[in-house]
Amino acid sequence: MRAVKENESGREQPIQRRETRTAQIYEAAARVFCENGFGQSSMADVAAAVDMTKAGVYHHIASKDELLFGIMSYGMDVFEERVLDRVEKIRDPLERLRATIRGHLLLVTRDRTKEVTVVLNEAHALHGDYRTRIDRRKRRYVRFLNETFRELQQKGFIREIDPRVATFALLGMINWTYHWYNTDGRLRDTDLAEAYIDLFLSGLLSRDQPACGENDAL
Amino acid sequence: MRAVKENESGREQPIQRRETRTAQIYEAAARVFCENGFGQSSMADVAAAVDMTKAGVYHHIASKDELLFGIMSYGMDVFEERVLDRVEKIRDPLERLRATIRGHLLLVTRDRTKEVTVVLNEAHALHGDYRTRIDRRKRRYVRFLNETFRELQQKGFIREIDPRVATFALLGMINWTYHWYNTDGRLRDTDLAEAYIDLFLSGLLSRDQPACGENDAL
DNA sequence: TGTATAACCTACCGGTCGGTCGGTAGAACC
DNA sequence: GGTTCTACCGACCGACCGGTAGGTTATACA
Repeated sequence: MRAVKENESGREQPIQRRETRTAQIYEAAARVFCENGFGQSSMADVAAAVDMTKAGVYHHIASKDELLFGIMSYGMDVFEERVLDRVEKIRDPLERLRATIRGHLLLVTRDRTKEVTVVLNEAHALHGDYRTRIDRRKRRYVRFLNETFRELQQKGFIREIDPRVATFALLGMINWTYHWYNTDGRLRDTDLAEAYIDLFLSGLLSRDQPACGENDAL
Repeated sequence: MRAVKENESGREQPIQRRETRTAQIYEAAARVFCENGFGQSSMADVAAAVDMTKAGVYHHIASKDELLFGIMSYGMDVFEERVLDRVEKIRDPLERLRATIRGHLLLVTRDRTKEVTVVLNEAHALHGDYRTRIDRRKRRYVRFLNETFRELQQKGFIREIDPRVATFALLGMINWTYHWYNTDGRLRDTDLAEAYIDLFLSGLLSRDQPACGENDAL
């Protein structure tokens, strides 16, 4: 389905793309779907974005649905490889949470990952088996967050809060950023990441005791 | 465009709908667009949902775009009348913020407001003047939040945080709920509202001092 | 030089899209 | 009983949709 570099292990497909024409199509389609929405984009639009005809595009892909699924799969590949697989290994649950927020947010803000936005925005455009497969991978992340919050609670680091509430509040904060964050603006995404970590962990209110230790982030 | 009850004041159109056929069409269309996405829904789908023919529907509306705009306008009407107009009058900025979170969240979770979801989900499906007009109303809310955070900061209630960051973090938390919240689940939306207020204001971490005053919410 | 193959293209398919036309049934008014 | 108006329908339109058939070109290898 995509540029595969003959990897010896039985693992999933690697991230490496570009170079090949198929990769360019996926990338352009992600851009088009991201800007106009899947339903509002035609295959002719996609073809024009890679400077080909529709028939030329169909030489490389099977269907519009498969194209969308491919884009989302790639988005999930990137997320898992760059974020989830790495932070899962972190022992300290508080540091694990911080690294997760940082990694996830930077993935959403940085360019070249329109695929991640498509995953978030076009979930209901997928159907049947495709839908199930993407949903399963999303749920792995939700489970990971839930368990991290449970562990933090057991160790007394955080207050008694329904882990699901914390999970979805966090996902909302981070995933929503693609609606408003402007890469060219004054606010740097690395600063935003630290601000979100601080806000989510310590809340908005002033501390009664002013000195808190690590307020250098803001 | 919709059931207008001859209101004496020069204000915008009132919320009152239902009864009229046009209202039924808007309501059914909101349901259809919400479930399948605007681009993936045809006018025949909308007509079927209200048990009419396409031509019958077009007797009441001008175009598919106008229908979408009408739905979004209604969503904004409801939001402003039920939330924004009310909380704006609250003097105490902290209580104002709490009431805003509560009101906004309950609007998203409660049923019969598919229109609000469409406003959130299909923003990029609108174009030109329609887009501008909806965006302007959204921006009023963003400005209101920004200014509330600035006031809270001036009065020393909250820490030094970029108001924009706080605004969009909050909007993300709340607006994202339609992706996951299940009305029939165990988690009551009123409890969720209080949990979000608590989480956003006080953060996730345990307090150094256990007694905090108002932990009865959770 | 011959042949196989990947990478396209032009031209077209059946179907569906948003939207319209001319007409009709029924109630309202006179 | 004629006129007018609203609410609707069946039939249809041109444009565009996702997708394909079949031919052409460039490259790779023999």
